[in-house]
Amino acid sequence: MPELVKKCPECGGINLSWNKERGEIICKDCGLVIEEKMVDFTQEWREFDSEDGDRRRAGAPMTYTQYDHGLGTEVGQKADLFKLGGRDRNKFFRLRKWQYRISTAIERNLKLALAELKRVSSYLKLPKSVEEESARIYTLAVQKGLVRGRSMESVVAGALYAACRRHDVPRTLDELSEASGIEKKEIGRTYRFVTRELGITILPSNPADYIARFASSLKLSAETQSNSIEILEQAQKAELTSGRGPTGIAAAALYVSALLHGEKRTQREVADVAGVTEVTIRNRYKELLDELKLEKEIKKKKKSRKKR
DNA sequence: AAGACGAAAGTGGTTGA
DNA sequence: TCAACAACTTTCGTCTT
Repeated sequence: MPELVKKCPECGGINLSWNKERGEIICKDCGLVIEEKMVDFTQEWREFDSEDGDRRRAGAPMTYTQYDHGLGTEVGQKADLFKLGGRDRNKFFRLRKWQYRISTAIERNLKLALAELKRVSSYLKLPKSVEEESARIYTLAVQKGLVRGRSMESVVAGALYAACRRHDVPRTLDELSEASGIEKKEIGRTYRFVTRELGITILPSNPADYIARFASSLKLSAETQSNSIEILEQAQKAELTSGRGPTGIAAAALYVSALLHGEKRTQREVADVAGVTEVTIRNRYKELLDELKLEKEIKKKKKSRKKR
């Protein structure tokens, strides 16, 4: 856990858990997501003399988020230019022209696309691991010529969406759409196309992955949050989840759980953060009550409130 | 007055002939 | 390629708090 955060700014609790993969720090006391975009400070090696050999790395790490994997040399960066004058400057311009010419179309495409990718990724506060993954996916897509006939931006969005899904750090199509300015259905289309062509397998996204984020923006307690995950598990056993949109189920579980813990949120509020309508929540909610026999508990809750 | 609930019609995507 | 279909949305009226 990085040093930066030691206490929860919301409740002051020090019981924080760090999910490295998602780059999130979550307060176990109040459920607040404190930091969503963390740099991974861990080292790549553990032992200097392990059997795996020497894992110390030299130079910058390989990265897919630079169009040339961070290994190339840029000729003619602005800072360098100012140091030079006269002939040397001309020389630099010539070299730069050269460099430009030897860039293949693919490289130029990648450079643009990865800039866009970083923009969207930081807008959505996605962790580095997802950014890397999506850059990898995009690179593969370009190499396979899958961008032809599609806008670069939409493929970027599709790659990001796929990477999110693979890392269990789901963002909805709506969020991707808002961040990238690409229509939802377009992202979905390219997402499906790219994953199919590249043979990327994606597990259906798990509603539980949405809980932490939704609960956090609704300011629900940690108990409510973990209870809603239990509800979710029961729902899965009752086969209520297959074929339904995961966000709707997550939202309904959260809604029920909030009711049971006396932290009532309106259907409207829950629906908004989950990106579904109240009707969907109602439908899922009804199913949950039917299948999980929670009616009594809800009624109990109502009675106890009447007494007061 | 606001929220919860339900019915009915509409939308976009999937599937199977 | 088209039609049937399921999930979800939109809209609206009614009931509850």
